[in-house]
Amino acid sequence: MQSSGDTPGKDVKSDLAPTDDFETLKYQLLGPSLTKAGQDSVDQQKVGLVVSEVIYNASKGSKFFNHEQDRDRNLTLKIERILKQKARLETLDLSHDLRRADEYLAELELSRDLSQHIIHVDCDAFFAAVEELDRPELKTVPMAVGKGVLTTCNYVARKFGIRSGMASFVAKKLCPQLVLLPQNYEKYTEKAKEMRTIMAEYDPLFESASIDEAYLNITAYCDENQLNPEEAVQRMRAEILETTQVSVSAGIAANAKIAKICSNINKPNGQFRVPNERTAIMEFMRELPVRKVNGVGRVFERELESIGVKKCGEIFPQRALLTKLFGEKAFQFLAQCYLGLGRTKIEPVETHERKSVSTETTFHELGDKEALRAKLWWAAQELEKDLARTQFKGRTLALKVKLHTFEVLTRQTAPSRAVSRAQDLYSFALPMLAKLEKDIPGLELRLLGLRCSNLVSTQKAGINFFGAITNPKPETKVTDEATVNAESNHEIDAEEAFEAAARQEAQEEMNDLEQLSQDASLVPTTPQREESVATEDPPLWDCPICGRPQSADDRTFNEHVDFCLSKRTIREAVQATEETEVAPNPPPTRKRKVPSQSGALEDDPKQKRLFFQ
DNA sequence: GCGGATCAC
DNA sequence: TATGGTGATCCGC
Repeated sequence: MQSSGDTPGKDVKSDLAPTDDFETLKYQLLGPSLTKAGQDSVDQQKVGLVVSEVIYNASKGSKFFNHEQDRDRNLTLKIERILKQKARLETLDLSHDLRRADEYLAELELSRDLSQHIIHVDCDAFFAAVEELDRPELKTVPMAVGKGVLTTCNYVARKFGIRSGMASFVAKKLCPQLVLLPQNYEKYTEKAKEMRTIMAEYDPLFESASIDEAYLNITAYCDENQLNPEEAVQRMRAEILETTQVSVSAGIAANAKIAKICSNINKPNGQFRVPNERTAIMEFMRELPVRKVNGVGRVFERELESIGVKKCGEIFPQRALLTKLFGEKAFQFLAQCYLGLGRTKIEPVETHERKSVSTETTFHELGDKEALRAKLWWAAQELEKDLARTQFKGRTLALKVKLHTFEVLTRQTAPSRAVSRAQDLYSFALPMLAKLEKDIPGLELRLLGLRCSNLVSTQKAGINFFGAITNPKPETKVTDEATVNAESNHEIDAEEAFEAAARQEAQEEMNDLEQLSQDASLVPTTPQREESVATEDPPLWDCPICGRPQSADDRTFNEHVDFCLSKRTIREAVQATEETEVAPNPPPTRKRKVPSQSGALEDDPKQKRLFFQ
């Protein structure tokens, strides 16, 4: 964290940066928070060395540590390959690559837009700050929120080297008197809502980047109120502090990328601006460590450092090599970093399109097949809830596991139809788990999760974000009738079920076509149809564990499955599942339309963070 | 299209 | 004793 007395934008390289193999591992173990924010004052750097030692010793010998060590070794090997490649490239004629790079830079320069005032607002130690409102006595003692791993800590705790993302037992070693509070997400969401109300006054189309961060375009506000951007932001921050009692920091710049960097410079309760002038921006970037840029993590930082790029200004001399060393996207990203370019388009998060829904959970190491199935069933139920909440089904289902060694594996499958219900999720996921068990003898897991992607909306008609009324489908009525029918008739009529399934396939095909014709830039999620799952399922559901039909009532069904899991009928279930033929009907290959992305001026090429409420 | 890896919060 | 959950993107194959 930067104290307000430091020189903004002129952070020197942290003394924590690695120098040899042990150092790189220690650096890795520090976690993203300590390495990203940087230890800017001399005092903090000294603390950092001690912290590094404590974390190292606390972790040494654990499976987590060994895994980190493996990763660190692999990265070191990768860097060796990068350096070898660099040496080889430098013996060649690079004039072509150089010209290409310069052409791209020139092209980017033409796109530079200095007309907008973009700000990034970031709450100071948000969760901790909200907790302190309820318990003011906590303001003066080291305190953190989260168990197992800390999500936030207050500024008192940070003096001890405690950071978000840190294991709580490590934090306790650094500071035994640390007060740990459980998360209260509803409370934070409520407070965040208060803050958004105020931000909306400054930009009604502001963009929530996460629960405690937002981007605003205040160009219009400044014009209308005859204020310069700094005054406007002062006013907004004061207003937020006044009404919510939570302080925020802000960055002001010509684009989102720089604004984001700036919001960290005078944290907490401060703001910083880079003027909308090319030379000021270039100077600011020249001395800025690449690690400060959103999208450059610990790995990329080390890779860049190995070729002599620590600051954004050092990107330029290497421009001819970057594509071949790191790929086209990385080159484009770095080119934007060098020039200080970023996106100026700020839009409500509701206009973004969700691409996946997932759930995962960590537990004590587990090798027992039955217990793993219970976890899988639990995950399936959780995902069902989340899919219902977000109103999606998935055409692709992925299983994620973390071995006891911390190694992560994923396996995915494309079910014959979009899935959303727990027993479907379970049925399609179980073969993947069974195969892993077969391929990895003595499989022991510490995490298991499920993810749906290739989403299909099940959203009902309503009013979308722009106030346009979206049409319900006439077919809705038909499916409703079928639903009623199915519910009133407990006999399974195979023919009727078949027809219903056929109708649904046809409907989905229609929806696909409709969706392709929609303007995805205006309609965030195209309503498709009423839930018609009942038409494709008989009133009795087959228990995924024992295979016997059970009441389709959700609660009764789930109770049965839980009971069944406890009855050790797993072996038969695995066999049944392995023998069960996964319906071979290929899903439609058409994809949903994705909002066009220029790619040239994305805030961050690797990701677009969304916040869904 | 799949699986691994990286990144952010 | 002990190191999270959700979502996104990129790369190599």
